[in-house]
Amino acid sequence: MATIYQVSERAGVSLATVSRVMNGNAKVSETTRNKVLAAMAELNYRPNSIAQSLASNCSNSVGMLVSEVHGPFFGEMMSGVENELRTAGKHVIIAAGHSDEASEKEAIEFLISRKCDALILHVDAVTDQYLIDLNERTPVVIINRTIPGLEDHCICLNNELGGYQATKALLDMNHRQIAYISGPLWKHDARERFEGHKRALSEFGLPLDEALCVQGDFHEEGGARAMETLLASAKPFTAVACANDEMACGAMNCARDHKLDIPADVSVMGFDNVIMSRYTFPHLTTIDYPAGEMGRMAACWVRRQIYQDKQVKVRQLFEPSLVLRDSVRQL
Amino acid sequence: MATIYQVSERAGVSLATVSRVMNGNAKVSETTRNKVLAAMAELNYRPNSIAQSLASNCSNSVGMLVSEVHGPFFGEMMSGVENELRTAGKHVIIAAGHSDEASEKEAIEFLISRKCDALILHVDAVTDQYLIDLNERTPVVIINRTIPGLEDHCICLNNELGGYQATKALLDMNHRQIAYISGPLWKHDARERFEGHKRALSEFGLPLDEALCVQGDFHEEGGARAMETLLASAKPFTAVACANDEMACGAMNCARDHKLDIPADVSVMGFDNVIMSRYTFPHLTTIDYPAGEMGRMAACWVRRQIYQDKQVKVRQLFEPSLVLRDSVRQL
DNA sequence: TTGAAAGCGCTACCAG
DNA sequence: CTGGTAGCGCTTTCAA
Repeated sequence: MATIYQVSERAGVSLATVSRVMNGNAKVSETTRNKVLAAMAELNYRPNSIAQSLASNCSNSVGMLVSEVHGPFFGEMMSGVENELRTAGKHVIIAAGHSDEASEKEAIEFLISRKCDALILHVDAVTDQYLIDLNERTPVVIINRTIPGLEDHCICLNNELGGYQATKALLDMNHRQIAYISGPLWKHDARERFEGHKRALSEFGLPLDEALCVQGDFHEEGGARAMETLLASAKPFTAVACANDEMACGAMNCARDHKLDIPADVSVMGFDNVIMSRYTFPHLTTIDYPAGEMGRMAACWVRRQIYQDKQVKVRQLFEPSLVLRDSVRQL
Repeated sequence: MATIYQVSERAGVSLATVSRVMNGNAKVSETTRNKVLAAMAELNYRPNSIAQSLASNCSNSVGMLVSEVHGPFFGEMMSGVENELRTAGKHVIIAAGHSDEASEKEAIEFLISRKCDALILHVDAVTDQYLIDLNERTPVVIINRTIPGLEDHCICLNNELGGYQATKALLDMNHRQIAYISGPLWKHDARERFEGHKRALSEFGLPLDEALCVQGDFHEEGGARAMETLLASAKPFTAVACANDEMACGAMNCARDHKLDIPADVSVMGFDNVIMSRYTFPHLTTIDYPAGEMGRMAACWVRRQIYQDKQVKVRQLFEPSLVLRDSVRQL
């Protein structure tokens, strides 16, 4: 592997000059630059990015922490990040936090030890204060969470609005007895979506019926269990809004096990619009969460703020939107 | 940020000694080691991994190339890799190849420029020879493909067997008119699965009916289109085996659009057992592909061969297995 | 067991 | 516009 030194020798210039043509910032005469370029080509020279990082104190890598590496939701998000960052010549190091405070912190330390220039985080368990302190050590951009005092580092979806849209859609279709399967309420997004549900209800002058609200876990099994609870309670309902698509799938399966037809007997509303929601039967009516685009925006934020690429524009706030399919019917 | 130099000063030892206690290979007296450890703790010292990499010529990072970052299949695989490697203190850099030769090569060059110690590849488009040459530059481990001459670098599923198992299961349930929706036949795994299908057929003394075989694209839409073609051809069939779950979903949706009941009118068999297959209706009968475990094994291979961790055991060959659910019925 | 010192390959500052 | 050179923070001989 050729080094910058050999290139400089071959081109008959100094090592510094080679560095200049590589980085293209300082002025180099056309002739010199051509000599260098030729030497590089002849030697098939590739700069050593580790050495560059050490010397420049910039690793050109950004860390990304997601709850789980698998799962359609995070896949879209990582995909957006990877795409955007690689075109900028940066690389992304991924790690999983598993929605657990200790794991999340450990993963973050790991990423920091790798000298990431910035961290893109989708975290549930760590506190706001921790993130604020963390940002003093390494720049962070946070997806799906608003941190007071760090607002300009957050890429958010209006979860409350999404929750509202979901239930509003049900209400507009004349459902009045609407059950709700929430996510774990210690998670911000789960709480916000639930708030939206309540707002829609109250807008229609309906009280929140505690008996029709059950907490799930954002997973299929939890959705199924929640539906089981709902069905067992004997409280009638014509529709159930779920805080994410996975739980909606679980709920649909459970309902079917109880010989209920969807949407004839019960309408089901999801949230996230993960790819899977198009595969279910019936196709899931849900709220679109532009995860890929939000991941891309997090990457753009990094390009702009950290790598000083002022060309790229960043959008921080995203709006959810209703996706009508077949799992909800008009009453 | 404290450097090794400051630690050595504070501990009253040489810089080399600090390095020794960090790496724990050379002998250091108990007292000296404790002094150093104390100094490290007081200064909250973290080694600079970039400098370590430059000096040791080992980046402690491994590149991973998948076809798509999103998608349940690769998610499982990356998840397995990430888990295993992070516990070993290595980090994984991900990139997407999009099943396109130019993109795959570009992504590989990108990973190499990042000085990855090894590359874990799930590639479709590049040639065997390219991979053999590549391995001379950087050690590679290849998932889901057998490269002659590089067998010990391959982590494989017996795709042919899977294809056989799928069709065999259908035959065992007395299906005799079995359609087949293959993947793109330029892809190795698609071809192997198709071979398995043919073997099962011939084992039952059945000829391959070309009119019942259509090539898909491994995506939902392709599966739906293929089913459309099959239905239009007016050739009767009681079951369709699909080369992956996504196409099976597409096929099921298409069949349903044609007012066909699954499995009453037509049985559908998938392949991969991605998470989604549990969410479909009816639940998809499929062939399990242990993608997560195979990813983990690729990581183990790297730990063992590259990082010399002879503790970890590597398994290179995996067998698919039938997962019976509801989309196939006994005739 | 410990220390001194020579790099690893590159950037960036200072002169000229 | 170009060259010289001092690091970046660590690993790894070589001697002691």
